[in-house]
Amino acid sequence: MNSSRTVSLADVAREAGVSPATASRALNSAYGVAAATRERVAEVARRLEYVASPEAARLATGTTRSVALVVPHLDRWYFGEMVGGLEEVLRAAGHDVLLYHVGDPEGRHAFFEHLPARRKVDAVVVVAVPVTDHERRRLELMGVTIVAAGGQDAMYPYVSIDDAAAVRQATEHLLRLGHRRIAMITAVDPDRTDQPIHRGRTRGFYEAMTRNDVPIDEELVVTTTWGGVQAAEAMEKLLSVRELPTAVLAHSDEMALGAMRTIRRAGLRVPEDISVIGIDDHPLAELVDLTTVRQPVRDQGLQAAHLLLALLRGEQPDRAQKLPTRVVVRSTTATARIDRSGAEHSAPGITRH
Amino acid sequence: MNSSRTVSLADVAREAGVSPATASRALNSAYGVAAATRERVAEVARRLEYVASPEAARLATGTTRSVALVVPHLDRWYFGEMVGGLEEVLRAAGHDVLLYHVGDPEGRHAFFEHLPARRKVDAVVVVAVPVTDHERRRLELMGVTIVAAGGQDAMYPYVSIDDAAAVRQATEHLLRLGHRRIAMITAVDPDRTDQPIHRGRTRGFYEAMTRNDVPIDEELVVTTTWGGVQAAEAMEKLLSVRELPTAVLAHSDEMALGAMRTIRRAGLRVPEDISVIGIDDHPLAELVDLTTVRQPVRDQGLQAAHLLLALLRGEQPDRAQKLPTRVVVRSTTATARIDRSGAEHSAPGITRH
DNA sequence: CGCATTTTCGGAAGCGCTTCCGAATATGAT
DNA sequence: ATCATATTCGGAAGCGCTTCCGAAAATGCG
Repeated sequence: MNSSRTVSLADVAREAGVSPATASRALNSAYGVAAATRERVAEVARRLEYVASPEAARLATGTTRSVALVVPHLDRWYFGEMVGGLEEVLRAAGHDVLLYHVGDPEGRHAFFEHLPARRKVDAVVVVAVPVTDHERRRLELMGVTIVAAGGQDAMYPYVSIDDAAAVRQATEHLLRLGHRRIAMITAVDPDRTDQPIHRGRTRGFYEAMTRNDVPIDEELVVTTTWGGVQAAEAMEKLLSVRELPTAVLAHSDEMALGAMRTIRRAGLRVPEDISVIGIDDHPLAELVDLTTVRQPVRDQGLQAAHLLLALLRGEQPDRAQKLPTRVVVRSTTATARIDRSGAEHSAPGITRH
Repeated sequence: MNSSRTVSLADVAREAGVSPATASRALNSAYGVAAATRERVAEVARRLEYVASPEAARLATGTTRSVALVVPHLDRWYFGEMVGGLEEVLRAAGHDVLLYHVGDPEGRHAFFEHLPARRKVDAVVVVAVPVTDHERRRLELMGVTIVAAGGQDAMYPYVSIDDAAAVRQATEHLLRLGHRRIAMITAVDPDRTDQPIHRGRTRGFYEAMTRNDVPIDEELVVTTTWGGVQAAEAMEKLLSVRELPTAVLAHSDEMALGAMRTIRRAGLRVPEDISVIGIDDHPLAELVDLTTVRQPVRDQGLQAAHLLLALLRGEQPDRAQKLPTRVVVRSTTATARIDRSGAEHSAPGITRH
């Protein structure tokens, strides 16, 4: 099966009656070779099923035509979707996609210290991972183009959503439904619990509330790491508050589901007793009829890849792109039951999805 | 920042006062170089932050130290989890991981015809994608080691679960609960609707049913493509049957959720009116209290990677590995309400999760 | 039709590493 | 101390491609 040696450029050249130099030009660069010759070489190459040796080409040109994707948590929908988008356009542009998983702190440390991608890629895209200053410095050692997809690193050219706006939309949806005691389950990155990773999201909540003159009960703002079960636990804390919230806003759909489980197990109903809204529009959100604010994840991947390609071409594209989000109303949110302080607006113009 | 040229082996050699040949040996092969020299070279390399040029090494050795992962649907949990497992051990073994997404039919066709990974990898692992004979032949053109992770291709060395057993477990769980009118929502690959992709799963159902002398109503076995909404539609068909099923078994958790939505929207309750069981133990299954049969996805990835490494080392490992599954009882299954024909066993020994 | 350009193409160097082979040196046995 | 053997190391040839440079051929112009 795998009998004959793989054919080399030299083979093609010989067969086509030209020099390797010409063969190379014929196959790659458009100019400097007569149309007839080019066609002949191409024909021979096709017939011989010639496939260029990428290493040789890379060695000679010094360019790898491949990019590294640095991702934590392949297992979460958000990341898979993002990677899918990136892969699509990167591959279409003829680049190879190397995957680097930096899940836990050790893996993360290993990646930034050893830089396994060094010398192997022309660019790296960090997918929603907040890099520390030190990590950033290490990354720069690679001397390649860097872009960020998702997350909120203004450090590099990036494309993401407007986190503050997303949460504002969610909050305003609840406010419109007459809710005033709104709780929020804030997510932080487990590796970087020091700072609220989605400052933007937290800010959006405060903005929407104050803008609508609704007081914020700090007791109703709880913080935990990403993940459904963590959110479920956080929700328990919220249920132990003197006066229950009438709605809760979670930083992700998974977290919203976790919260819902706790609520139901406590004998309360969603949305009759407590409304729940998530963020993401995870594919399963539709199946469980979860109200959420949709963010275009795949699009972020696509755009980030385009941004990267532009950078690689030496262009000067917009270094920051924010994609729009919008709330998708399903059935986990409803008008507030206990209107404690005269809800001005009672859910007008809200269309069901 | 990126001022000085990257250091080459020659630089290290010069600095250490040895020839490039010796430097290379010192850094790679264990033997043929005095311990003192090796240490000196290593020291210099470290000091100069030397990183070998992979292309040069590859060109010279003819080995790439990287493997291709061929996956459809990055966006589904199953695949992300699997890839995560694969990546972990492959990377730990010093291999690079190239990602090839072959989602839709075109992408798929493009991949197998152009074989973009050709000459770029030492091995490829196909992740739960059923390859046709033609595709298999194309793949072999690459002349590399191939293993399958997940799915049911006995074509290559593989690791997966015993699909028949998994469904048998699910079916038996329902039977133990006294169900007799059990429906199944079968999944097929959208690209290959011709043949039931999970023959094993379908078989497991028939086996369990006949083994327990429970008649199968063919009307209760519906087929659709993977996905929650598809399953939701399939469920509608099941609800239009003269005599409703008392339980439904879906080929994935996503599908189970889709079915549940349809059931609920029809005004029926889960599990009081209809029990639902899925397969996978998707992380969200826990959050929605879905009964399911858990399959160790990540482990399949890990094992598949180990299998591949063994093969690459020239060993002769078991060409087929089946990982165990087990049902995880939560709250979407309950004892059958309408015991139409004297259910012998009424759920003994079932412990709640 | 002759000369200046332009186009097409081959020679050759080089990308950075590995590895075969043989020379030089060290080690051990007698 | 001497010779055989083992060990350590350098020279050099490639791996398969790209690209600079110059020669040869084709084309355009007056």
